[in-house]
Amino acid sequence: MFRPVPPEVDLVAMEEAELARWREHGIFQASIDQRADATPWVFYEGPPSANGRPGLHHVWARSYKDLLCRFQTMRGHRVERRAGWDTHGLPVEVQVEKSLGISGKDQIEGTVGIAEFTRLCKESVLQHVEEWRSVTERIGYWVDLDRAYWTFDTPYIESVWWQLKQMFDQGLLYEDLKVIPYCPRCGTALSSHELGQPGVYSDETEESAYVLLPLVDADPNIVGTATALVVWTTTPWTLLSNAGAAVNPEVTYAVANGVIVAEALVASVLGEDAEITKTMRGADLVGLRYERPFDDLPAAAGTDGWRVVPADYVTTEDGTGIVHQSPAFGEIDRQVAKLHGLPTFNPVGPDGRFTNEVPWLEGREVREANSAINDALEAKGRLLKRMAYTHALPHCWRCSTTLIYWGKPSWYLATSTLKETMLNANEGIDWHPASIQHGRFGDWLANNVDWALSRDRYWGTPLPIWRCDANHVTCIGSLAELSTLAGIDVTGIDPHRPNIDAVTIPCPTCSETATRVAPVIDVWFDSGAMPLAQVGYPHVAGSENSLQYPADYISEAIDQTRGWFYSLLAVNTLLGREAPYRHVMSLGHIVDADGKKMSKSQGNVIDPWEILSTRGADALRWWMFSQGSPWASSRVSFDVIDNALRMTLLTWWNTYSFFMTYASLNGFDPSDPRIPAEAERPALDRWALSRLEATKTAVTSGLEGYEPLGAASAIERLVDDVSNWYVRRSRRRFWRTEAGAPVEDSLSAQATLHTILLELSLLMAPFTPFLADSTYRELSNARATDSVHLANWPGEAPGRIDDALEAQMAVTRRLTSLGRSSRADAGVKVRQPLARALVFLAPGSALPLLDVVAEELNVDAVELASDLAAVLRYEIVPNFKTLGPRLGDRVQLLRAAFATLDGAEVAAAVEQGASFSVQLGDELVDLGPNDVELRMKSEGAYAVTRDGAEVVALDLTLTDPLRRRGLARDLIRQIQDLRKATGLEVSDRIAIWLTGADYVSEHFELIASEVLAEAITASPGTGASSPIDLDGRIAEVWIEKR
RNA sequence: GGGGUCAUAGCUCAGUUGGUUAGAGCGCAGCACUGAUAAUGCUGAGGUCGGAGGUUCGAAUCCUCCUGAUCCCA
Repeated sequence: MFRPVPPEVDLVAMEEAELARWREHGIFQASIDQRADATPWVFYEGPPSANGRPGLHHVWARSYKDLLCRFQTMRGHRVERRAGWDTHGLPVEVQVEKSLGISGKDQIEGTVGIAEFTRLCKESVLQHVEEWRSVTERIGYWVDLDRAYWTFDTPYIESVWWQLKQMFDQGLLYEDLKVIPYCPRCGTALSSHELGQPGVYSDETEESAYVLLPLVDADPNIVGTATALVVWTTTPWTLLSNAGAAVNPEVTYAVANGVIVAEALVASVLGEDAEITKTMRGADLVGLRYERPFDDLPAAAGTDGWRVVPADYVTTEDGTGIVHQSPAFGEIDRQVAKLHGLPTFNPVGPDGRFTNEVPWLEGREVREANSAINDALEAKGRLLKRMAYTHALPHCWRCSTTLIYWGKPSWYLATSTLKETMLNANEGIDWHPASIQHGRFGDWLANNVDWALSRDRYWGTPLPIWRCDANHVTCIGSLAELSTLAGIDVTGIDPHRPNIDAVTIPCPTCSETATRVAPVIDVWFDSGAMPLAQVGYPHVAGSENSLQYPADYISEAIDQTRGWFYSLLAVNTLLGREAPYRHVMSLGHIVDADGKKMSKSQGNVIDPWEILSTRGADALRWWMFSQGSPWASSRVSFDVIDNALRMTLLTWWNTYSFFMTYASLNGFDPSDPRIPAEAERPALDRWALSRLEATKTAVTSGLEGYEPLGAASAIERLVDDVSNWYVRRSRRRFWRTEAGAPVEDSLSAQATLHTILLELSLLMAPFTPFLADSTYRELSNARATDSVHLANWPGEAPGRIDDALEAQMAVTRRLTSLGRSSRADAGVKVRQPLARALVFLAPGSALPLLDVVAEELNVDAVELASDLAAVLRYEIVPNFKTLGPRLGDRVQLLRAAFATLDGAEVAAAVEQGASFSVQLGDELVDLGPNDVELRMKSEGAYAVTRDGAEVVALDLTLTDPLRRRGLARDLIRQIQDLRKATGLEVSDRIAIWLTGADYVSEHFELIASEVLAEAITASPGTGASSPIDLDGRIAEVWIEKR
C-alpha cells in the first residue's frame, strides 16, 4: 500500500510533475466547482502592470495572495479568483517609444501616428503577459488566468465609463487647471519620473523682485502706519496673474518703514536700521485687501481676489514671510486659491509666451520678460528692490530648456468632498499591519486633495467627455449610449484612441458638433474600478449576479497605499458604495542581501526563475512565509532560501521518507483493526498527537487572523518536534525485528506518525502546495485525480489535547538537556552508563517521564530528589511581579535583605505554602509563597546543571560493571562502523571472532543482538582483523558475512 | 522639506498586555549519536536590544529628541 520514498528529493522535478497533474485533471477548477454552493470568500487580484518581466517582489505578493485563498478554500469557502492585467499607462508608452527609438508627442503623432502607437502599446503588453502567466503558474499561484480581466477590453472600458458617468452626474467630475512641470519648447509636461533623471536640476540666475502691494482700506488698528505688504518672487512673470497673498497665521509680522513683512525678516528685507513700529500675528492680517500689481487681466464679475489668506506652508526662511499667490503657476498656490476662493488667471499660452491678453508683453517668453516686468513695477513705484537670485531649476531632458510650472486644464474627481466618508470607511477595514490604518493610509486620506484624473497621453481609457464649441459637456456611459447620440452604430469599435476621437455627436444641449476631449484617464482609476469592471458591470449580461462586493481580502506591497489601496476606496466611495475590502495585508519590500532595493540599474535583481529552477517554488514560498513579518522588508539571498528549505522542508521530507520506508517494509495498513485507539496509545504517541493538535489550532488561528508568520512558526516547531524527538525516540518501534516485540506498539507508532504526516500535509497545503500534495496523495493512497487542495481543512480533535502530558514532556526534554550539559561539563560520554541521576523540579512542576530521562541520559535510575541540600544550595529570588505593586520603591532593598536569609529555612516554609518575614529598612514585611521563587545553586561533587529551579545532578561514581557496560557499547558502535565500512547491508547477518575483549564477555549476547551477529567467538578468526581501541586497550575483531 | 515604518548576537529574524536570566536558525567552537546517516543531535562562546533623555519600584517594550535605513509625498 505504501511505497518507499527516497530521502533525497528532486523538488523541481516533483513540482513540475504536480503542475502537470493539476493541469491535466483541472484540480484548480475542481477546488472551486466542488464548493459551488459554499459561502463565497471574496478575493480581488490587484492587476499587475504587465509592462515588464515579473520580479521576485511580484512573486512575494502573489504568494501571500495564494496562501490565504487556498486556506479559505480548504476551510470550505468558494474562493473565485480572477486574474487581472493592468494594461494601460505611461510606462507602456515609454517602453514603446524606446523600442521605436522615438520620444515625445510630436514624433508619436507626426511620425508614428496614434493608431499605430496604441496598437504597439497593446502588443507590448501582450508580450509581457506571457511571462507573467508562466511565473504565476510555476509558483503555484492559483488564479484564473483564462478568465482574466484586461483593462483594455471594451467591456472593461465601458464599465469604467459608466462609473465615471455616475460621478459626473453627481457633479464629482470637473475641469480645472493643473499645475505641472512643463517644457514650453517641446510643449509637453514632464512626469515626476522624468524630473528625477540625473542632471535635470541645475542652477539658474533670475531677476527676483521684492514687490509692494499697497493696502486698500486697511484698519489702522491692525496695520498701524503700514501702507503696503511686501512679497518676494523669483518669477516676476507670474505677477500679472497675482490673485492673493498668503501669510502664516502663526508667524509674527512687523510694520517697519511703512510696510509689512515677517518680523524675522525685517533686517534682511529692509536693512539693519529699519525700525519696527508695530507687530501682529499673521492671523490678524488675514482678510486685508490690497491693490493688484497689474490689472491687464480682466476680472470676472464677483471675483474676490487680492486679499490676504492663511497658509501653513509659509515660512520665514527666505523672502518676506508673505507669499504671492499665482494659482495657474504653482500647485500649492492653486490649492490655497481653491480653498479660499481666489481667482485664477493664465495669460501664458502652451508655447510659454504671453498671450494677447497682455498686449505689452504679447509673444514674449515668460522668463525673458522678467526684467521688463520689474521695470514696469519700478515705474509705478511698486518695486522695493530687485536682485539677481540663483537657484536650482529643472530642465527638459530632451532640449535643456528651463521648465516652467504651468497651469493646464485638467479633469478632477472631487474626492476631497468625500473625505469624511472615506475616513469612516477606513475605520471598518482590518489592516495588517494595523499601523497603516491610522498611519500612512489614514494620514493620506486626512490630507486628501481632489484626484487629478486626466492624462494628455494616448494609451489609456479615453475620458468619456464630449464637448461642443459652446462648452456644453456630455459624459457618455457606454458605446451603446454613444451610438444613440451619434446616430451611428459604434458598439463594435475599439474604444481606444484614435478611433474614439473620430466619433462626434450633436451636442444634446445646442445640437452643435461635440467632440471628445483629448485626455485619457489615470491608470489608477482603471484598477480602482476593477470590482465592477472585471465583470463588465452593468452592461454585460449577468454581471449583477457575478459581481462580488466587497472583497474579504486583498494584499499588495506597501507602495500601493497611495496606489491601488487608495484608488479602490476612492472610486467606490465616489460611487456611493461601502468600503471595497475588509482585510488588507500590506507587504514590505524584498531587498537584496545588503538591504538595498532591487533595481535593474543596480544589477542586484534576482530573477525568480533562478530560484524556481534550482530550489523550486515551495522552497521560495516557505522562505517567504517563515522568514519574518510579511510587512517588514526582507533580505533575500540563495543562502537564506536554502536554509529555510533545509530547516523545515527537508526535515519534513526525511520524516516522511522514514515513515514510507518502514510502512512499506512492514506492510502497514492504517485500517488495521489491531491499531490501538489514540487514547490507548503510549505516552509518546499521545504527546505527538497533542502537539499536532496544538499546531493545528495555531496554524488555523494564524491564517484566520492574517498572521502567516505565527502559523509558519508553529509548523516549524512541530516538524522539529516530530523529527528530532518523536521519531528519534520511536525508531526502534518501527523496526519490527525484535522477536516478541508487541505488535500493537509498533502499530501505534506507525499509525501515529501516519496521522501526523497526513494532517501535516493538509496544514502545509496553503504554504507549500506541491510538497503537500505529493505527500498527501502517497499517504492517503489517493488517485491522480485527487488532491490535498480538494480536501477540507482538518477538523478539530480536542480530545487529543493533553496539556498535562505536554508539560510533562517539556520537563522531560529540559531535564534531558540539563543532564547532557552535566555530562559535557564532567566529560563523561553518553555512551558510558551511570548509576543514577537526581532531579529536582520547580514547585508545582509537572512530573517528568523518568524512564525517558533515564534512557536519554543513559543512567540506570532517575530519582526525584526531595533533599538536594547536600549537593545544592538554595537561592531565593523575589517575584517582582507581585512585590513591585505592593512594595513600590522598597523592592530595591529586597536583594540585600534576601542575602541575609537562611535559604533552606525559607525554602522549607515556602514549599509548605507558609509565609515568612523579611526586614526591609526599618520595617518587617510578610512575604507569601507567591512572592518568591526558589532557585538552586550548584555545590558538591555531583555533576550539577540547573536552569532556574530545575536541576539535574549526575552521580559520577563509576563502578567496574558500569565501565564494562560502557566499553560494551563502545564495542558495539565500532563494530557497526566496521559493518558499514565493509559494505554490509543493515539486514545482513554476521559472525564475529574477537580477542582482547574478554573483560566484556558478560555482554556478548547484547553485542551479538545489536550488531546482528549469529555468534561471537572469543578467539582469533581467519583472514585480516581490525583493531578496536577500547579506552586504550586494543581488541582485534574478525567479521564474516553469513 | 513633510509624513510613515524600521533599527535586537558576526548574519537573517522572533520577542504576546512593561516584571529583573532577551530567544531561534545560520555561522563559529567542542562533543555525541550511528538501522532517516555526505543525515542528525547536544553543549558552548557571542547581545549595555542604534544613541541620548524621560515616565515607572521596574523599559527591548511607553514618551521625546537625535542618528541611520527605507517607503510615500513635496
